[in-house]
Amino acid sequence: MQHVTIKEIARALNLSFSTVSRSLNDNYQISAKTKTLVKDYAASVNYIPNLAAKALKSGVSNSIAVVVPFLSSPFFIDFFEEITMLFSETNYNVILFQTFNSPSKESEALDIAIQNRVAAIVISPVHDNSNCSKLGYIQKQICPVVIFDRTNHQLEASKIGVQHKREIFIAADKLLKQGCRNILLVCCKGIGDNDARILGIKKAFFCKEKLVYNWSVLEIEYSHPNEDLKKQLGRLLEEQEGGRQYDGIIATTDTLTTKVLPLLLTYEGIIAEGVQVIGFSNTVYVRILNPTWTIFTQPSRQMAIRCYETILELIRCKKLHINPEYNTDFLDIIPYSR
Amino acid sequence: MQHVTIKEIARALNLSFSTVSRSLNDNYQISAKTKTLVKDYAASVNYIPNLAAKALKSGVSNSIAVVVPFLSSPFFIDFFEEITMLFSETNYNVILFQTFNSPSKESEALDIAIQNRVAAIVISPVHDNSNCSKLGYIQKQICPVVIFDRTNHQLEASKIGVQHKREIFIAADKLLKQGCRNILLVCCKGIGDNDARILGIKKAFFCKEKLVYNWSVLEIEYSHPNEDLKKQLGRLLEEQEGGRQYDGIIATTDTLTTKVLPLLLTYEGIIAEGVQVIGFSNTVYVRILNPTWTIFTQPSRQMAIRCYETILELIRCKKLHINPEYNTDFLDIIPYSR
DNA sequence: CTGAAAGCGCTTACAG
DNA sequence: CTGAAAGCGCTTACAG
Repeated sequence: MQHVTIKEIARALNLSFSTVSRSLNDNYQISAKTKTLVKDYAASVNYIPNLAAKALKSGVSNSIAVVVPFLSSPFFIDFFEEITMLFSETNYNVILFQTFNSPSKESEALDIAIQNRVAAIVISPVHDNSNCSKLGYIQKQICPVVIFDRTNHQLEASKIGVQHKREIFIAADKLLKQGCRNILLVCCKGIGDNDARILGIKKAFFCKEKLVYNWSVLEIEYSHPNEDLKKQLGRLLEEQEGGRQYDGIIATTDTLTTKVLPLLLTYEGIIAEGVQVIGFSNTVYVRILNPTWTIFTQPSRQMAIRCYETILELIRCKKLHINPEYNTDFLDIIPYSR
Repeated sequence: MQHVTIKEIARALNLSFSTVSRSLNDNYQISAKTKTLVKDYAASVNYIPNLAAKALKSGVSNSIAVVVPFLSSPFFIDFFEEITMLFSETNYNVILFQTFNSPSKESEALDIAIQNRVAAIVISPVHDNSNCSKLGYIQKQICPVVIFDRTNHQLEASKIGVQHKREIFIAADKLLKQGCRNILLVCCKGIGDNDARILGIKKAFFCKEKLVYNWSVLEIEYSHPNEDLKKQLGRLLEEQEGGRQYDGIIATTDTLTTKVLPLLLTYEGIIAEGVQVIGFSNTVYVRILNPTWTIFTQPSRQMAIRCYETILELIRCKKLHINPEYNTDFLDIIPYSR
């Protein structure tokens, strides 16, 4: 049970703790000879530094909190995977929190993160002002905060995301150029950001003749998508005067693309034959299984990289007591990519 | 930046640190009056305990390490979600490590876990003796270890899993009773445990006449399932004398069920019309999208519950210096369930 | 029921 | 280049 400590190493090598500690931390003041002596000996006795002591002494742990709504989406999994790998190379470790879109869960997660004296927090918030004042307090008093994905959050902070208006404009525009006349935009209900998406499709239809071109929005409840879809079919039918069918569909999230779309496409009454589909998805297999679909991919890993870089920079600023600048970075979606 | 400490609370209330500390920890020696006084004041000044100090003092942190091969499978996500929720209620927090099936990544993860003085480790190991001696050392010298899912690991420890032989027997037997004659067992290559699965299907076919009944195994490489599937088609065709086609398929993992199966079913040359499918999957939507399939679900959440209980028990034993008993618990799969 | 004191394992100014 | 000493914030025997 007993762990080897710096004290014991010092005693064995007839050095002071200070020297041992400095050697292990590669302090520039120590001679190369002493360093290797200490390091070799430490390795030979299987010395394992006590991070709790380090954290207590320095006031910050080597942990980074990553707070996401849920993990059951490849977007967040990819993001988490990537950022974990990046931080592990810098000797940080990542503590993951899921909020399940509940502000109170989010608040708890932040509390625990603080208790653990995390070095920074990366968060995709529940909604656009969830825990805004707490996050502000943390950012000012405790540790850097970076907001990703849901950049519409009201906190003034460093943010990394994509422009939903722009991405939906691109998708809708592409469908129009491919000849679609009647496009259905499938969104997830209550997740926010839909306003921006709707602006995107509006823009694509700007100046298009109303009698010929048409678009609708379908907002699906994630908790029971199947039932919700059925419930809204009637409305969708009504909206299509003269039995017109949708000849273009845009599914805005991974869940909608992989799970709701296959079902939606079975409703032949409202879906035209040869319908053209653009789905946002980070699932590799979607393309293979549905070769006719166009897949737009969220740049989850690029977002992780930018978050990582931003956090390191903010931590550096904090150490040097420099006031950081808060920027919002928008990354491009990846069209047609794997 | 300054956090409120016990010392400051003590000074403000004119008490000793000891009393404050004990009050916050609900020590039985302290009067109810003092406790509420302290707790209320602590809350009012937004006191946040420093877990690093606690961990240093006690030698153990409040973290539990969960080590899994990868997260991109609903089985592990469900498990992780459940166990995180359970532990958060006991004021533990979970640090997640992904090994990506690499023994050296696994070894690193264990090292970091130890550095963080985790209270326990829950692991689904890379293969049946990956990091066996390190895990043994940890278990003996450092903290409790529980192995889940891949219970064929050689370490003598508490294990929680399912019996692959039995689950495949049940699946194959069901298909046979439904009239299937020619069953294909689709496994994932190199993940281990396939031996047990093959014993299961063998048992189901025991005493069945060879000229009438037939089974084959298809092992798919996860890294490029599509190509691998195509490569093996020739062999599958050959194995079916006289142009016989598979009328029953068992997909043994979630990835195979949700991602490989739809592709496999498109090869009409080898798949009989009206083929009966049993897929193992923790993805809720599979059933909705493929109503004719039978879905067997791994008891991921039950496994999380058992792991949680086992860990608490092992931690309790360790505190009391009792030698724990190591048992292996096998849970039943959930047939036909959501 | 409360307090004074030691110590967990480390880092880091300060001194030489 | 190395050492002696203080202290990070907490818990817990020991004493009363």
